[in-house]
Amino acid sequence: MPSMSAAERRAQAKVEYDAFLAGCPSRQLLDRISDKWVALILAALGTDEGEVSGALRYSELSRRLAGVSQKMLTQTLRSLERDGLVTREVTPTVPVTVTYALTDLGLSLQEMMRGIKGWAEAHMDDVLAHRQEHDTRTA
Amino acid sequence: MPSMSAAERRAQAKVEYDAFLAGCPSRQLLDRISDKWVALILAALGTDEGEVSGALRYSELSRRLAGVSQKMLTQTLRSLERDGLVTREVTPTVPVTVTYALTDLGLSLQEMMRGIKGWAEAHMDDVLAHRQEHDTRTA
DNA sequence: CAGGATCCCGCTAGATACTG
DNA sequence: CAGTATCTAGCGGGATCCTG
Repeated sequence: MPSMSAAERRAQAKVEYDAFLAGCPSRQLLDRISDKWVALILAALGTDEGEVSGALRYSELSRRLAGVSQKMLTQTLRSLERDGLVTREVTPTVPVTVTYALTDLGLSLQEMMRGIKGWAEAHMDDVLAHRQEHDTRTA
Repeated sequence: MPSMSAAERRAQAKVEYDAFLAGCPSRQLLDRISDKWVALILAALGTDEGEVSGALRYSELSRRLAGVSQKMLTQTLRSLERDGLVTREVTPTVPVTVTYALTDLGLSLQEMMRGIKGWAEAHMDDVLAHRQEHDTRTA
């Protein structure tokens, strides 16, 4: 369908999309992926040490993302699937088996999401220290 | 593949925090920074091409982040300041001048946030295409 | 100019119950 | 197992008005 190369599309996209603009579609996309569950799901999927495929079953995902409700997990997964970031594969065993995996697109975002998650964990102490200092100073 | 990535080394160094756990402080921190306004504010602050200091005034920020309400902008800035990601400097001119700038901590996060924002803009077309294909297939 | 304070609506997350 | 359906409470977030 597109008679344009990927590079050309990217070049066009650079001028067409700007998340600083309220009406821009990329603003909505940014809003979608700026979600803790998105970050955690993407971080959980994909290959960890030792694993070959990063595919996970629904129950396994809900176990890893401690505290997520079924609703939010399903909802987030559906939206990620719709946006082409994850694939949903149903194996008609009984009971049914559903596995989720990252697409190439999802994989490209996963790296950043793991970076964010890693940042939060790595700088937690700094942030905690800043908060205490800030709170006592303004107390 | 390198024997150990930077993320893996960080994870090893800080085993105490794990955002996958519901009660972990880093989960709350992840939730905080997983916010579209945080992403946009951090992306807006910091040096652009040509600029020396990335400091911005309140009004300039609200102009760049089209569609943000005063409440959310102030609220987000306060929380970022409390967490030590931005500094708030009041110059007692009349009328008063308030400028916001990134701390070193904020700067380290900014790079990732710009990455996320850039990703959203760069892959908008892919996502849009996936959505259409998905919607027509499930129609 | 850079907010603080207040009111209030919407929607979304969470809990619960049910199903193929 | 992997969801769907429904209901509700809570709060995120916008609109508005006010101030140093």
